[in-house]
Amino acid sequence: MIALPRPSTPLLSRAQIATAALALIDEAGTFTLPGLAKALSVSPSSIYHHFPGGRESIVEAIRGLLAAEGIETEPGGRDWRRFVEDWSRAYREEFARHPRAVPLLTGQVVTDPETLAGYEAVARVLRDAGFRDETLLHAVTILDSFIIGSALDASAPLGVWADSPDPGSALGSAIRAARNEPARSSERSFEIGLRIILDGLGAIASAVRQDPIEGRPASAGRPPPTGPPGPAGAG
Amino acid sequence: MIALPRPSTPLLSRAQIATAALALIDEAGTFTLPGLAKALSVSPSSIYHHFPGGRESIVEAIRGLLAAEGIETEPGGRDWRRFVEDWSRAYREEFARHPRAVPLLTGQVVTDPETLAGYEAVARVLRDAGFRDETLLHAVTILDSFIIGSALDASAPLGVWADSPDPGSALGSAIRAARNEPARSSERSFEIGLRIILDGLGAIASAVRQDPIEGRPASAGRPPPTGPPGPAGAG
DNA sequence: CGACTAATCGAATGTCATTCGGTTAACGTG
DNA sequence: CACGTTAACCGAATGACATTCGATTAGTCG
Repeated sequence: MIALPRPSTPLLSRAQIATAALALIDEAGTFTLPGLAKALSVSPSSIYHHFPGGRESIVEAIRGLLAAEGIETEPGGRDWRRFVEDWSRAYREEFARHPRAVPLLTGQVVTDPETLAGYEAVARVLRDAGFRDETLLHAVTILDSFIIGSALDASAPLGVWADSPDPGSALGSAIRAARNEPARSSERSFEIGLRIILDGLGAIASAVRQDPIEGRPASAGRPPPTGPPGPAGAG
Repeated sequence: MIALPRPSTPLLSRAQIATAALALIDEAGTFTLPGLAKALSVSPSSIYHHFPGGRESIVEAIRGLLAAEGIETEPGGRDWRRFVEDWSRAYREEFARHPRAVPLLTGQVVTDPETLAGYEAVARVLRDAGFRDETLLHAVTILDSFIIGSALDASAPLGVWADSPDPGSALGSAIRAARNEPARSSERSFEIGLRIILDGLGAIASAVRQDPIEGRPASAGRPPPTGPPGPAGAG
């Protein structure tokens, strides 16, 4: 009967809600509004006052939390490669710290400003390194794809398959060999892949600087017979 | 109306259901059991007879459909690089053909046998090329991460951000430059990234062949006790 | 012909995201 | 300081969804 609306001091804030949501996901693995409300000792409808955008906007707030936690947006004195390397590692690291949040975060479009600022910072640094237009977009996309994909891998590694009954399986035995520490293995895969990609981008950057008109990927073999993509972009 | 259970000829089959589900996702962008049942002119509960595993197992069946559509598992005469390249391209291509299915597919663990057979084929080919144990797992993981990440990018490109009001944005202008054909741009990013990764793996493969003891990925390595020093025949 | 299984249905259950109207406290304005 | 406005909460209601269950009837096998 006795309603107690509008308490003297607010029970909720956006930050509290987002933090509780992330904790809930980390611990319980699920994210439901009723569950979150319960964790906050509050009614589900109250949450909508702070997040009119509903569930999706809470997920974006979580993304913001992760971005604030560790993603850098200032190059400092670092050269492009070093900055991109650090950003990539930190970005993936945030995901790896909260594996159960990853499917949630990869399932919706990024609108969080802090996260976007990270992308923008990378783009600026790459532009200063000579990347332009399409090539710049490709570089960012390749990095983004690899980071997100690695995050997904860390959240649900291929290793789930390790219990495969087939003993002669090439992949199965490789997985078994690294079964002890799947997180370590995922991280190591990421590091190796990141180095490969940065090396590759470095080669493109050199080519770009030599030939500022286009900057083609420095590799010879152009036409793959099967199903290659269209002709190279701008000329 | 009178009930009409157990029709002379079955109204449903697993294949029909999976196909209808994929079509529904492609067209409507959503996947609900009631919606699927409606599309099949059937009751939601009927679907459970064919998919006792429920919704998740239907998604796995969709994955199987995509795998059957285009993912190869036979090396034929191709060398490792060519086979891995073809497989990667086909895999990503299947995702790109069904962008709205991507979040569904990346949101749950892969159990579809056909898809797993593809991974196994890649692992076998890489093993024949000299990759072993951890290094083999890293190679597969890097490829998988990049492919899945690229698929996600194609399904929800960075370009969503193109409407950013900030005209000085480095990323924004890069995106605007490729705005006409986001799918093309995603594909091209993938092709460039794939080449970079294959080049990088190729370098590792060479190192592995020179030093069959470990085959260090051009970084500070440590000796893995597992696995006999295979002579690494392929070439 | 009879038991068993296959394939469908309708109805019910429990969960979820979201909305709405109500209630009261803080806050600003005269 | 009275009073209208807004802020912050609540309970209840709505509508969608995944899943389960029992009932119904048609094939199948002995």
